[in-house]
Amino acid sequence: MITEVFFDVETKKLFSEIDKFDPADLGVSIVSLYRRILDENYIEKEGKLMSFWEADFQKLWPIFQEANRIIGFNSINFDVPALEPYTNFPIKKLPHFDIMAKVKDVFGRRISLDSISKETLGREKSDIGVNAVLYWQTGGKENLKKLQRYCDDDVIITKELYDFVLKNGYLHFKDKWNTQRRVDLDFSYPKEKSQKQIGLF
DNA sequence: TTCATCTTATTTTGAGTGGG
DNA sequence: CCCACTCAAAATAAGATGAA
Repeated sequence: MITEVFFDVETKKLFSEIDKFDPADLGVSIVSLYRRILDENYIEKEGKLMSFWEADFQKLWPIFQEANRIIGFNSINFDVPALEPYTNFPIKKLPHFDIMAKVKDVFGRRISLDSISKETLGREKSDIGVNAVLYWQTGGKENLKKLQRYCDDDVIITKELYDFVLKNGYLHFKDKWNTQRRVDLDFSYPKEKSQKQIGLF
């Protein structure tokens, strides 16, 4: 039985509003996640999309801690450090899986979620990140609803992207010369370590 | 050896880019 | 906007060569 969590964090501030570059100083307004259970053949048996405002953040920790894989986009250098001040355990030590980092490893550059989503899934992000901050700072029921919808949407895109790569072994995006590029990736879990080769002779 | 010039390295700027 | 990182272009340096 395998548990996976896809998540996305929206912040309360922009980098321009804090002193030094540290996502931990941005504050987190909302966290959306999709948690799913896979069977031993990695088939999804059940999954659920959830959102958490700050008051409910403590409900996040067990979900994260039980996950076999925590998937995000630029999560290792953004979402995780942003969330870190709210935790009382080493969240960085959990099994994070950062799709942007994987693409960067192969292609050598950081590629936006929007670009990958457009070319791979044929689907654009529903909004842009800075608006998430604007919605939070403006406040009001409507804006908070938009904020949540945006965050949820990013989680879904992340999940669909991950599943696409799992199934097809590649993804597309447009580079800065606007030509379509393809990157081959393997998102499967590492095979059980073989002990056979150890200790011969 | 030294100067002038051409070729090849090295490095250092500069510009672009992702996340919210 | 901020930081870290990458690539390209420009600026420097380092050889290499030929001739006086």
